[in-house]
Amino acid sequence: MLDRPPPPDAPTRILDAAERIVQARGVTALTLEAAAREAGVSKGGLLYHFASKEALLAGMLNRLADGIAAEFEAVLDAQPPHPARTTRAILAWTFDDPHMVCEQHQRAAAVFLAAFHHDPALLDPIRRVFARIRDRLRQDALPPGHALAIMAAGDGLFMGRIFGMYTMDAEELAAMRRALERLAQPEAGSP
Amino acid sequence: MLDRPPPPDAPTRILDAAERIVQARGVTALTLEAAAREAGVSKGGLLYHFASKEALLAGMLNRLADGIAAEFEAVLDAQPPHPARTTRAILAWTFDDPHMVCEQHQRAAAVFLAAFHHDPALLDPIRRVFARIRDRLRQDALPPGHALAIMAAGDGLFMGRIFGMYTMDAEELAAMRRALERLAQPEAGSP
DNA sequence: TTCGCTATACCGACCGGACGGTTGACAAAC
DNA sequence: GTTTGTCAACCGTCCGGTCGGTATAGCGAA
Repeated sequence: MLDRPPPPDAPTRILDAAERIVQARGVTALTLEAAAREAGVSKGGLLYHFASKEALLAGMLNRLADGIAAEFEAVLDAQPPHPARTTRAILAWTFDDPHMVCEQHQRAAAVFLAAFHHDPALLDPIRRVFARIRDRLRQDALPPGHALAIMAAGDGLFMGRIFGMYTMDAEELAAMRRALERLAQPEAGSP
Repeated sequence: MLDRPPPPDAPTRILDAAERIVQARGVTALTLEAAAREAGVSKGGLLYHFASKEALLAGMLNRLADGIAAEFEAVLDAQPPHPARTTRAILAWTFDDPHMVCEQHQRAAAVFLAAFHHDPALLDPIRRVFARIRDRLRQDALPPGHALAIMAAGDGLFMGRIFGMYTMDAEELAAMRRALERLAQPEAGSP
């Protein structure tokens, strides 16, 4: 029998609550009081664990960065060890279903924007995660620029989705993927 | 002799001031009082022209959307009437110098985020501009998905720049451009 | 066992300041 | 004399952060 997971500790509950608020009601709705109430603690209780709003946001961002890194690692591990493995992981990460629809990513985006709104420097943990991915991307044996172009397209798609800029049907999405996959062919660069 | 342009009217001055504030000191610094002071009017004076903060933001967004549309139109007109003209305009828009470094785009990004922060629906004018560009992109005689992939990559690059996620040198940028230009070849899709 | 002492975790009233918006007045233009 | 544009004072609200206090648990000494 599976005993259900133990109830999370207070800091975790608070971070969860803060994420939920940002996702559901926007950046402006994230106040210390609201987060405390949603987490089932008092404002004083929240401030005991996170000494300021900035500390709360930093906590959210650190957890988010860890989550992104772990998620990408999982996608990468699932890729066959072909050449351009990292690049293919980016493609899978961008286009494979769970990632594109997952409500968790809406939440991530909301947290990201909330942090940027408060202080752009809070994004540093995320920056490090993506810098690391980019470094590995550069080591894929592809013509220079191809992997980066694929990553940029993935980012653009993601951002367009966050901001509600894109409305593409599945067919267009699939066509985009095929186009980018051509760039992921190791021999694609030599005319 | 060129007589200098006449001093802008109050609404224009106010919009300019609001943009300057958002760009220089972030979204949080954009208060009615600050915008009024920066524009050289009183708070009451500002509220005479923009009845609420939301109205002010809507004014900023509308102007921004018009600016973006005009800018893209200019880039498009400068393209030779080759096939895939719109797609090539996107490439030029993304990679050609003035666009990439222009301080005006930092300002645009700041306004964009400020509006999204207050109410995502304010982005509708911008959405319409990009939807129109996307429609034209679809009419470029390219294999399906290629033009969209190029646009997504441009957006990703732009967003990465806004959020400080990318640090690419000129060489990598040029390589990316070459990679994307391969996708803009009309015959590129048929193996 | 029990008495003090301390550390941990949490509470909620309160303060100071900032912000969006209102109001009433006023002066120039028409 | 009405309209247009502008002003300064003011109000109510909300929010981040402080602070004094409480409950619980652990622990060494008497």
